[in-house]
Amino acid sequence: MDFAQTVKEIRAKLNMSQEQLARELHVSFATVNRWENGKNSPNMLAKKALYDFCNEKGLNEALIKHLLDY
Amino acid sequence: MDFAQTVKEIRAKLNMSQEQLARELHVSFATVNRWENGKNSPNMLAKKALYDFCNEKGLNEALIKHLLDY
DNA sequence: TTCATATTATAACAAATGCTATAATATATG
DNA sequence: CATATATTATAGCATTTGTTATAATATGAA
Repeated sequence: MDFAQTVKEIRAKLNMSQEQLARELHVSFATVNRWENGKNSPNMLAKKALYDFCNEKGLNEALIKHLLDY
Repeated sequence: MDFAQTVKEIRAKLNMSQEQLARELHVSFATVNRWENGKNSPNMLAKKALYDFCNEKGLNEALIKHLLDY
């Protein structure tokens, strides 16, 4: 699964809006939106933040396993 | 104290090189170097990452109190 | 001191981010 | 259905970041 789909999945599982996820990750809404629409890929810090966030939320290990690779 | 000085202080207290700090924060060496030389200010995620990092390391509350404001 | 090594400073460029505004789409409520 | 509200998509622009390379400075060992 590509990064855009991964973010959509995470957000769907947690039933959050792009804006909510952005706030929790300490990034802007535009950033999350561009991730999901394949415009941008996360930088190093964003990868780590999303990875940690998913762990905190107890998400599927399968879903987050490759998060640090994008 | 401005952000550049704050980063230098943090690094001095922990006796780390710019490269070591960069690795721990999941940012590049260039990013930390530019912070300390006043070329850039941290983005939202970087502020949060540095703040969390300082807490983990048990640094002075006084030193990190304003980290999220830059 | 001399020399090798490590650390720091700086630059250029592409890519990602933050901000703002606007349009398109979805959702809910009357 | 109609319409207000929320969510998502997109764009432009300034700033920050990542990468790479190079120079300057500091540190330590012979």
